[in-house]
Amino acid sequence: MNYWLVKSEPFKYSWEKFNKEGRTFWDGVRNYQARNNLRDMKEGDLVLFYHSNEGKAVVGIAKVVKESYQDPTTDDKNWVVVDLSPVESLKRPVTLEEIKADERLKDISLVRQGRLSVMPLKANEFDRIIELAG
DNA sequence: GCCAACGTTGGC
DNA sequence: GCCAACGTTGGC
Repeated sequence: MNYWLVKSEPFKYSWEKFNKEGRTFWDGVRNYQARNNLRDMKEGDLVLFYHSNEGKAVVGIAKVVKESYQDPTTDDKNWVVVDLSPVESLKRPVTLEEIKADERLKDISLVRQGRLSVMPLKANEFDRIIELAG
């Protein structure tokens, strides 16, 4: 079991919309590092859902329901998607500010490599974010 | 709206 | 294969 974090701008695809739809394929990744992370996702892995730009907080937990396959929105073989379904909302969003301020989280990719949109998390980092949500 | 970070592209 | 120019992302 691995843990991940994905970013989405609420303006484009919000946690609320994701919950209404119940399932989505995670498209739009056009960065090799992010793509490699998508490829490494396995069914059942847990994924934190982060709202970038607006909100700037981790808002919920999703899980991988289908491993990576060709991105249906392009013929370019370089790009893949995974299918995700929502698991639950966090009791309280955990903001970027809190994550940066946390001794155990200040080194995660979300902070260190701001532009990466799909990143791995260690189990203890995942747990810590859930813990911060109360 | 600005700018820093950083990935990608293309000329040499 | 290097590196400058350019584009994109995302925090502020």
